[in-house]
Amino acid sequence: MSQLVVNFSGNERAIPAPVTVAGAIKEFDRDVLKKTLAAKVNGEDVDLNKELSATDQIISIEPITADTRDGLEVIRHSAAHLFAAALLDLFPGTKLGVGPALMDDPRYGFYYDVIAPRNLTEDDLPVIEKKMKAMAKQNLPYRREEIEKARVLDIFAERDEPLKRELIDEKAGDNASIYYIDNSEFIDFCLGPHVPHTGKLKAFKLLALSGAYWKGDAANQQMQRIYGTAFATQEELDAWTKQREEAEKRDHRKLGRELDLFSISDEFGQGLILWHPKGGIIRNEMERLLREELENRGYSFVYTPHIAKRDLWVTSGHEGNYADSMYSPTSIEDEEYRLKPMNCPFHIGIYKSSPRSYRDLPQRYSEMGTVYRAELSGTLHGIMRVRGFSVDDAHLFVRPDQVHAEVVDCLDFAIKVFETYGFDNVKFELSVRGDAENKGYLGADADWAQAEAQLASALDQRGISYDRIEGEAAFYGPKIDIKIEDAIGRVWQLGTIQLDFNLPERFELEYTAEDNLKHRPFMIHRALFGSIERFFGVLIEHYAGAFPLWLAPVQVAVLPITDRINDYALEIAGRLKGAGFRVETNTKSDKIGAKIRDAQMQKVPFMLILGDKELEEGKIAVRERKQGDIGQMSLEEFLETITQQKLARSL
RNA sequence: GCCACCUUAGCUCAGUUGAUAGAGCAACUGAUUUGUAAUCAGUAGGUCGUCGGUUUGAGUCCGACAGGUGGCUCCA
Repeated sequence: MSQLVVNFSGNERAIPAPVTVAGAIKEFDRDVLKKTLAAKVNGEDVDLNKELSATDQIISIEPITADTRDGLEVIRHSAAHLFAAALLDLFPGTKLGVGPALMDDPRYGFYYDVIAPRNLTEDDLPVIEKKMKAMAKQNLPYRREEIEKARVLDIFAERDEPLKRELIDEKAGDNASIYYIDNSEFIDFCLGPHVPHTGKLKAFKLLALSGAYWKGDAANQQMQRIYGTAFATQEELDAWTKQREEAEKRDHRKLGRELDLFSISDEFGQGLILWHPKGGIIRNEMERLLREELENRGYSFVYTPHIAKRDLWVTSGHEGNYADSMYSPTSIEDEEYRLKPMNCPFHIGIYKSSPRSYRDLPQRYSEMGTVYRAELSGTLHGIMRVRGFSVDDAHLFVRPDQVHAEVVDCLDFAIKVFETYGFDNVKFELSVRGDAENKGYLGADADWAQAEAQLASALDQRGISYDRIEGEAAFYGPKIDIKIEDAIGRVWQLGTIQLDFNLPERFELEYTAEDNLKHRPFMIHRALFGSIERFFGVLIEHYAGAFPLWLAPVQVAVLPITDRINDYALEIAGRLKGAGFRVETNTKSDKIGAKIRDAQMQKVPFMLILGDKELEEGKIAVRERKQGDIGQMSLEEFLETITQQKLARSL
């Protein structure tokens, strides 16, 4: 009898062959087999029902279990197939595109791009989901076959699946791996692995319907994409659903309205923000923090217009490369002007306004510069993606030998500011020029090498671990992107520190060096928030609207229990205002519970509850927004606490 | 811009098979003077997104457009 030797988690055993992977695992550990979905055999991902034939070599088998990331990926991928199978059953003639598992998108777990005989609507999703559940119950096996490419192409030609054929043609080798599910019309071109049968899929849900271009190219036809998610257990799916509801509660558009922070109205234009007084207070505090840091770090403050002559944008290259995102030109006295989509050319104008010596560098110009971009309507999203926004912009004009120190300072700046907001997890990505690729990179090789080395060494010096991404640099220079993780684990791309070999060249920037010759300065674009509107949106969601004291539009709510106390309340409020705090006094004739509820819903950090007792004793009763009642104290004591919190910008 | 869905009072939403608009909260007025998340009563508030069509009759059916939402492409 032939046999093979299997190494399973360090144990070796001879097993009669042929045997399936599942059969082999069973010889070692029946319990592990129960939660195993697929396996790695000699490092290769395979299905459990793959047959192993006799061999002299030792075969290593590692299980892929449901409780691992690899296992989840198998579940999600299999769920996408189950979806396709259900869809084919309900809508015969549906053409399939691609249907991958999504592992890094917190919103979804998989999708499938399809073209159904009629456009699917949201009402179809529950019907399809029901069919999926019915199929899951039947424990239908997923079967894999490797077939010669030409035959596979014939199969999909017969089934009239032109998109799949295109994929197979492009991706398959001599043989193509296909999957089918028993008792279903479904056949797919796919490497796997999958769960052994549909019964292993216990917790899945269809979520959303959208359009998606074939191969992600807007020039191609648009298909329908159905999003869903799947987990190993119902408990995990429930937890995910709960997390999703939590994110919805934090939606900046909802909170922006409830807390009266900003509004967007079609009357003024899509994607244009009206900052209300309370939003304005927060913005002002955000800018105050920035201003302090900019001053400390030797930046100067500049102000530039919102519009400039068209010729300027020709010189800068925006007319050539960016015109689609710019508002159309407007004319006065036969001269054309365009709204600015970026601030850089203006700062360059300031640099060029007089001759520069090497002693003058670095020049650091900062500006909260408002720019306008003609974004497609479908891309707009609340305050996060708009058509007019302000960039916390700065441009540094530096000598080559200064790049390193300037970048270190930029990194330091970013970390300090984001820490103040309570973002402890700041991620950095260094994007460099990929080798061998020709993306039309500008600038000399030596400059690139030097610039990339300086960015890397700046990151190293500041002790920052970062991801290095080859080939992601802009055509005009390498960059460091800054990303932060918010309170519920979502990652936001914000600022960037970007070297630019293009604009100094285009505008012929120079400075006179010690050798009395003209040299070209390096230019660094630097923004921490990217857009203050967007960052404000991130903050709203990060804090769930409960801004720390230093940012809160109303810092203290003074709540008298009866009308008798109103005068005392106004006196206390007056003293707080005198000390520089933002205070609202509620003298309505509501009960104290209602006043507290009001203040609580407005997420005011501190409430002062004032009744006869407080009036008599000349004290205040303090309620903190999260802790609740924290007892009586003197106004002086309270002032000391909040003054300290405010100055420290405590969270 | 493209695909799907949505649009009724400031906000959140009802409005059955077509018969001249309804609630809660908010606002305002009055009563109440209250001890840690909603006191009671009253008043006011809407060309049902816009335009057109079907119909004796449209918030309701059909069409176009606008805006919004979720995505795609793009992106701060």
